[in-house]
Amino acid sequence: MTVYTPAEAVEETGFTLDTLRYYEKIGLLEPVERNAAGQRRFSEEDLSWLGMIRCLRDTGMPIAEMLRFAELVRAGEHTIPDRIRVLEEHDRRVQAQIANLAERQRYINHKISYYRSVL
Amino acid sequence: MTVYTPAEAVEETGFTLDTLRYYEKIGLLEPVERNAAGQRRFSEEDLSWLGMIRCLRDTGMPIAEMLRFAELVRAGEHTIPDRIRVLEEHDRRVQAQIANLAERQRYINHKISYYRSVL
DNA sequence: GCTTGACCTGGAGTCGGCTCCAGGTGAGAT
DNA sequence: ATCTCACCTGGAGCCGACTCCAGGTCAAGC
Repeated sequence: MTVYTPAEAVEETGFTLDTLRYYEKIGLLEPVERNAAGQRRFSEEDLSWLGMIRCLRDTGMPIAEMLRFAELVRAGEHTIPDRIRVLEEHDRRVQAQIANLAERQRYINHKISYYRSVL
Repeated sequence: MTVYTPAEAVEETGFTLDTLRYYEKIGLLEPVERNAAGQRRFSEEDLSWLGMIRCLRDTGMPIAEMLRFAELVRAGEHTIPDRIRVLEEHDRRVQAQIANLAERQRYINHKISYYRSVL
């Protein structure tokens, strides 16, 4: 059972140490194991959960909703249907974001073309 | 030369009136024309610029950078090559955002499949 | 002619999401 | 042994982008 020092967790997840502590403080991350000196030792499981968090965060899910998802995960297997619902709903929003960005991108490209045409 | 009342501008742009005033205050919008009573009367040009702002904002450009772009526009025709550079650079970031979202979406879909498989 | 309601201003407050700080502890390299 | 450096805590501060408020003005319909 490998464990990771805070520096390693930072390296692996791409979050800053302050952010990891913040996530633990607000309960987005379960209380992380400590060594004798009280320093954090992250487990594989912590890192894999942080991978999920990164994905949700980077697709624009607000912390409040990630917290609700975290509670579902903690509540046990019987919440899996609910988790699926949350993720499906989020997936739809991500799809909408992509479509929206693509649409806006067309506008930007038209503008670029226009600018080129008046040079 | 049509003009638009604040309420109409809100309707057309989708920004709140407070946001429009805020944008004017910080100089993202040129000082808007006023009627005798000091109320704003937005021009077609204002609305079309606000369309650009909405596009840039919704694709994640920070206000500070939009301000820089606004200054280029104000500075006159000779800044068109610079404006093209700004938009091209932004276009690349939008492209990267889309790619990133699509990648994350795959992760979400894998997770959904996984959850379905354990039901 | 009175009320209603859209509008005005300057400035303070909010919100989400971190980010930084002071002051302190323990562990490992020299 | 000593020094350095990663780490700890609670709490304050910051940043971007609005959002709200108090107190006031005008125009227009009844």
